[in-house]
Amino acid sequence: MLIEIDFNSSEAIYEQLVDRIIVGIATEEFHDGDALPSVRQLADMIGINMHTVNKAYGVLQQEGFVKIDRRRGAVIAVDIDKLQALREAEDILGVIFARTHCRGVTRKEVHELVDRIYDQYERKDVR
Amino acid sequence: MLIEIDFNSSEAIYEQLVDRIIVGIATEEFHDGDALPSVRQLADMIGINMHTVNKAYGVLQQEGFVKIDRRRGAVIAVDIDKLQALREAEDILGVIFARTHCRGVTRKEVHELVDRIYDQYERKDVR
DNA sequence: TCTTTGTTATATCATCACTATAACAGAAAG
DNA sequence: CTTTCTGTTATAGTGATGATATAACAAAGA
Repeated sequence: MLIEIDFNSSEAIYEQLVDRIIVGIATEEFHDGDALPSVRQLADMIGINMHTVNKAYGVLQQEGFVKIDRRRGAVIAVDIDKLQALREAEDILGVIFARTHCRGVTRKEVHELVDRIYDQYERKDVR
Repeated sequence: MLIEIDFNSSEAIYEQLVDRIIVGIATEEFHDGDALPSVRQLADMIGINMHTVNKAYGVLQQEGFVKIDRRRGAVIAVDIDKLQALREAEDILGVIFARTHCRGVTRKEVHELVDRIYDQYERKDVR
């Protein structure tokens, strides 16, 4: 479990944690049923406050990526909600692709970028 | 010039302004050389403070979407920097697509989403 | 001269991110 | 039963940020 935090980033620590763990799930570094470190453990590992980790876990629970078990702590449990995910992504991508398009990035180049990223999450030979 | 602000959003007003104007450029609502309203005008139109608009214009200048002309105010002037744009997009998209992938959204569905968004920015029949 | 432009300088207020302690109940292990 | 670990809750302080309110200035244009 390798989680690196950029303390110079303007992105909040707890958000970096959330993102990092979600990417970890996507890359199959974490699997459904796996338990994350306890809030105190992870806080000590990274060198931050317990509540910052707790907030990240709370967000992950809220967003449907983990369930909190009083005995085992935060356990990976991904809610599949394709429609919701597509709707959320659409708004954000609209703004991101407006930027790329203005800067001269073509539709084709974006498709290639999508493939490059999705290759990290699903083996090509599987489909 | 229609700019709507969601005052209930957790996204900062100046960031909403920046995003809205960039999308406006992408959809060719604004063209290179067009002048945006003065900071005071736009602030009055929206009903917000002058400095909030000023900050948005400052960010747009920093990111290379407008140039500030003391006579004409903020003028659309897009810096083309494909490589920089691709690099910036890659980081953000990595996290976004991690989310969609976890939620069961397939690579194909993402490609379709990309096409739907890019259709708003470039006419299909042009290429 | 009068108006409008961007620019700069203060000051205030609310919210947020993060930290620091502290205490509690539930569960597991000795 | 006691100890230890878990998440949970509460409270408080600090620093940064977003937004507001005034105010004043120089440059440009009518």
